[in-house]
Amino acid sequence: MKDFALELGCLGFTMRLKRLSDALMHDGRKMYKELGVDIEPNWYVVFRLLKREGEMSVMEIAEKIKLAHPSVITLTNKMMKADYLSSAQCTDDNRRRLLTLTQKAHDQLPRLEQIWNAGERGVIKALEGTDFMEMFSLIEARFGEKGFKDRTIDELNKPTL
Amino acid sequence: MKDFALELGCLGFTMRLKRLSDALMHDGRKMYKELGVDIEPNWYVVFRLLKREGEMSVMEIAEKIKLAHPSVITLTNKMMKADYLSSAQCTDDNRRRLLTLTQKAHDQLPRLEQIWNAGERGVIKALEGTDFMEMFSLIEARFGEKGFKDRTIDELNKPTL
DNA sequence: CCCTAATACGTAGACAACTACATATTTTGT
DNA sequence: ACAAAATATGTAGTTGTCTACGTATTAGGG
Repeated sequence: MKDFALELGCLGFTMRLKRLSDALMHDGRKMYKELGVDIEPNWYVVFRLLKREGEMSVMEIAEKIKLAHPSVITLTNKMMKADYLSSAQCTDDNRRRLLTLTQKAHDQLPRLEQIWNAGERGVIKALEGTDFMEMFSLIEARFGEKGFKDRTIDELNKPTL
Repeated sequence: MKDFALELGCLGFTMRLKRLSDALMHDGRKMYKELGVDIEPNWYVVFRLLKREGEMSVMEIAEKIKLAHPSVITLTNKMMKADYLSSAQCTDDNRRRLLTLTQKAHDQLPRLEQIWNAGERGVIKALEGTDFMEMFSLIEARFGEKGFKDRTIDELNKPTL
């Protein structure tokens, strides 16, 4: 069955992006299950960030990984429940909550790093021979400057020549 | 604030894909609202498909646009509720349900096509000077052949030289 | 010094995709 | 012709993201 999104030209773009990112995430989840590691896709971002930074507040993490803060709360609550993160109220500013990796997290990091490095190599091979990442950065930047909505509305308002 | 996903190399790939596709979808929803059109992102795929094909069953649509069938059911139920789709049991095969565009859908199509064409031009401009779509097709195909999970596990099992 | 504005976090609700399971109908292989 | 397999649809429950709103705390300006 031929993929209709391909026939839609650039308008199929959004749908295809979503399909690929969903597929990768589902496959990532399956991978961790198959490897017997009880972590979820995307946790690695927080692992790596906190490994480097030591401790960070919810908002700091949200800004750094560019997710809305409720998403970070959901994510980190799960990691806390799985005993990979611990949280402590900041003494200087009682609004903030500082998150750090637990001992369990540090213990598992070598194994996790091994998996992530393999994942990295796998993705590199999948992208081999292309400058996809550079190009993707460019596209991200362009949509960052002016979003899909504004681009479309601008086109709609152009006088038909 | 610098984007940490950028520092993650190819492993940030999944997260960045999801972020961009989510952003596009949210912006698309906002766009339709701003234009006063009561449709949702992704409906256009079904509109265009049924405009061409006339009538299709749930599974046919699912295969054609490569979504799981429950997703198609959810999507088309909403379109039916908004009176853009009508459904009729297939007389030859009582399991199947055939979906067609309603009169309302046909009436609104000219306006919608206008918007989608503007969207298409907007995306084309965002991708200008790149061969992003071609490259994206290649990456889709590669992950279609062998997914993230298998790629990673293969890398893990390679003997360290 | 206090009131207002800004900031940090949290909760609630919406949404789109998925898998897994259930049900109904048709097809197929003796 | 009937039982078993395949197919079409539907339902339930999970996930990860978002916006919008609420609450608590801190910072700043007269």
